Amino acid sequence: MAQHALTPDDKHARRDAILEAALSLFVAQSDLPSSAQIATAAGLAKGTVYIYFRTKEEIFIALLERGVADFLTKLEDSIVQLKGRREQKIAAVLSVYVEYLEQHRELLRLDAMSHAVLEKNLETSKCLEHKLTFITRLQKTALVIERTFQIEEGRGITLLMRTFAMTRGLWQNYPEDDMRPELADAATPLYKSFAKETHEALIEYWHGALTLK
Amino acid sequence: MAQHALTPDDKHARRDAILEAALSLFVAQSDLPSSAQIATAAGLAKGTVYIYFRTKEEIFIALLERGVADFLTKLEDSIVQLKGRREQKIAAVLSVYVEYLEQHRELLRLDAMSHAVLEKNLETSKCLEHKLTFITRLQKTALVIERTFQIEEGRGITLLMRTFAMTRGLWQNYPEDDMRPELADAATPLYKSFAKETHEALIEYWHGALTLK
Amino acid sequence: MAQHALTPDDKHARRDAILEAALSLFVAQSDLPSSAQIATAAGLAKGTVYIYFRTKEEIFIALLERGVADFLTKLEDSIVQLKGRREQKIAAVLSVYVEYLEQHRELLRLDAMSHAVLEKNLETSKCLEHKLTFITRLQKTALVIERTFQIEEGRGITLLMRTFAMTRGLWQNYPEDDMRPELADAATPLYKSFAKETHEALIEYWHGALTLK
Amino acid sequence: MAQHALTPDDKHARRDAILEAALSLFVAQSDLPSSAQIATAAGLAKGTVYIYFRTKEEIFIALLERGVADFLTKLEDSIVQLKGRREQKIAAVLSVYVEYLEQHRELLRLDAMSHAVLEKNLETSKCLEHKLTFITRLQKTALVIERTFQIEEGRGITLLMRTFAMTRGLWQNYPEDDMRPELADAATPLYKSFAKETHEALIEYWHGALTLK
DNA sequence: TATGAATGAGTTTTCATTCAT
DNA sequence: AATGAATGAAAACTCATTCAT
Repeated sequence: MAQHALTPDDKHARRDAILEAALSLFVAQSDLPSSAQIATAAGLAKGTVYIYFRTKEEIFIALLERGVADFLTKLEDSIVQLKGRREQKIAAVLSVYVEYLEQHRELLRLDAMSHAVLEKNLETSKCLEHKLTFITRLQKTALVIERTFQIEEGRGITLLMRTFAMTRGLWQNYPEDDMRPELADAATPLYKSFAKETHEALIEYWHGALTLK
Repeated sequence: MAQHALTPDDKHARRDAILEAALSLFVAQSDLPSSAQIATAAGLAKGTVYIYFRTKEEIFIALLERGVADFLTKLEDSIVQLKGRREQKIAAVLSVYVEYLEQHRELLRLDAMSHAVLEKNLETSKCLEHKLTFITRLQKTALVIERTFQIEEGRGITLLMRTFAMTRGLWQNYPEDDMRPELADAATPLYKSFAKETHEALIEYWHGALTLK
Repeated sequence: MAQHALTPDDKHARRDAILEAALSLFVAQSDLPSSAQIATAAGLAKGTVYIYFRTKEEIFIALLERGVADFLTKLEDSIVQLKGRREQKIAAVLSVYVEYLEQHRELLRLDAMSHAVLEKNLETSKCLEHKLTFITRLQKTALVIERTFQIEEGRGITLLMRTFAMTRGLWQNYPEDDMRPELADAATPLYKSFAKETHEALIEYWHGALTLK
Repeated sequence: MAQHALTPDDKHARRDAILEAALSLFVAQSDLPSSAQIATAAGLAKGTVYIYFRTKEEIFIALLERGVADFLTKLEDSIVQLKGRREQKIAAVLSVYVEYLEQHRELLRLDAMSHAVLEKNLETSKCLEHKLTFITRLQKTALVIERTFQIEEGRGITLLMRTFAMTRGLWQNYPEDDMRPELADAATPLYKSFAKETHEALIEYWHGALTLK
């Protein structure tokens, strides 16, 4: 029997252990791990997982939020260090953006899952909360962007949301790269690789968005 | 017992009846109808459905292909009638584009499903076939676009694919408009409506794509 | 469309074609062929098969009866040619018996099927008829045996039935020789091969049956 | 909700309860009970059954093993108490043997099922394990027999296996006594009853097997 | 007779979640 | 808090047989 987690810190650590277990399983396999798998991987009993998360979906939503937060933080960090002219800065930030996603394919998979599967089984309130959390976090990054690229107030969040939309939409042409290579190949003649395609598309989009008055 | 469909025409009609049944159920409910539901709605026995489609997934893939074909045809029809300057023509075609999707929300839901659920249960070969069919059909529209907007050869398909990507990506912020209105509202403060948001985003994207040399 | 079988001879030939098709499929695969398979293999439509046989089971019962008749005929033929002392004649007839079965493994598989599966789905009257047919045919062979081995009247049929019983019972230790070799191997240490084991066991049994007054 | 079985003893009891439920259903009806039936009869939910057995087939294999073990134990017990001359002892042990089976017809039905149905749906490894368990258990009885009847070492197991084979083979002429009396009657003129027929046949066989050097 | 479209019965197993301990 | 036993909903597909043509 795992030790009782009595202090808040202990509890937090246990929650994290569950998240880590879920993440590594998710990365390793093509479908959502079962709650039993997660429990085992976290060294806990099934029931214990449900003390820390109300549903399996919440685990993955939490994972997604953690992932997004990390992503945006890294993005902000890189943005504030940008040098050069606007075009160069844009190309640079989009490179960082795409590279991060390339390194963290699970993030886009999680995002896709979150729309397709998770939200279906998630109570509406939790769903709203998640969306709100997301938007709120995004605002911060939007601010950084607005400042860096001298975009008018309120446009940053739109730009970001649409950037994500494009990314997500393109991703769905490549979702199974790892899992079913044959399918990935089917797309190749047209769109090279996810990273390259996305970078190009976003360059176009940002160009348009920042040019159009 | 339903009448035997002996001639090829009869068979085609029966196949269509199944598709219609599946579609109307899909429109009416938030998840994929069961094969039993489809059969009943089509006035057939369960087994009969499997004479016309090998798996349930194939039904929905067929529905998606039919929907996309219709969409692209309408789009082409409207494009060839465009008048005016390039900017005006772009705005006009995107209006048609967005309006069609607004009227056929099931199309985007089907598309989302096709990535999330259908492909998972579809044999790889059928999946490839579907992707190929899609690309091939798209090429035709791409050609029309290239001609109308005087875009260099080969760029039309890319433009279209990215346009779809953006649309799909934005859609996933609104997927349940009909089903869970509360969730739709959560987004409202930021992005008005799917139609408006998509139109704007695509105007930006096309502007960028066609401006950037 | 296959030619209409109008004359009794034609009909008989068609019936035979179905049996042949069923047999060769049965030999080639580990489970009972489906009626669709049989129809196709016989070059007929599904419905046509049901003109000649009321159920799929009847096909295999007919096959079994045909097989048994052939088997017993061959056996009788060999018996009447036996020479030598009783022990030698017994050993010889049992050799023929076992060798035939070794060459026609489908016969024992059919027999096993007939008990396990066929009779379950066969109407009682057909079942009785089959049993009666079997017994009747057996009587004839029994007579030959009684004469050849100078066994008292009425004992031949019992001897035969018990001989079959032993064979059938031993067979069930080897039913999948062809299909699942691993399982066959499991038995090897104890009972060599079906043929050898059966021959030995039957020598013992006949010895006992003919010795005991 | 059924009480949680926490201790190993409780768990064992629950497993047994499932076996008992399965057995009484099997005795009462002509085909294998569904897993739902078993669960209900055991006062459990469907899912619970699958905690104790991985597949439905395993339940019946377990039942068969339990039945065989009990059978052989009883048989050994009676053997060691035999008195008298060899012939008398043989007749006596075969009487016990046949009577037991007469009282436990489900055992032969289970055996028949195990060949016909269970093994088909059982993974090969489980199948092998079952065969091994059976042989191993049999060896013990074989030893007792070898000692009692002064049979040379190694012959006991063969004798037993052939005895079973004969029994099984004869049984298949009577499998449905309880279920379809008409069919049982068909055989009557020839072989009296299963018990009588089997006893006689085995007397003959044992006589032969023990006489023949 | 021949066809082949139409029928519909039939069932195991998984797994998220709960709850007794 | 931790455990893990108990729960029970949920659904695609096959295939023997029938019947309209």
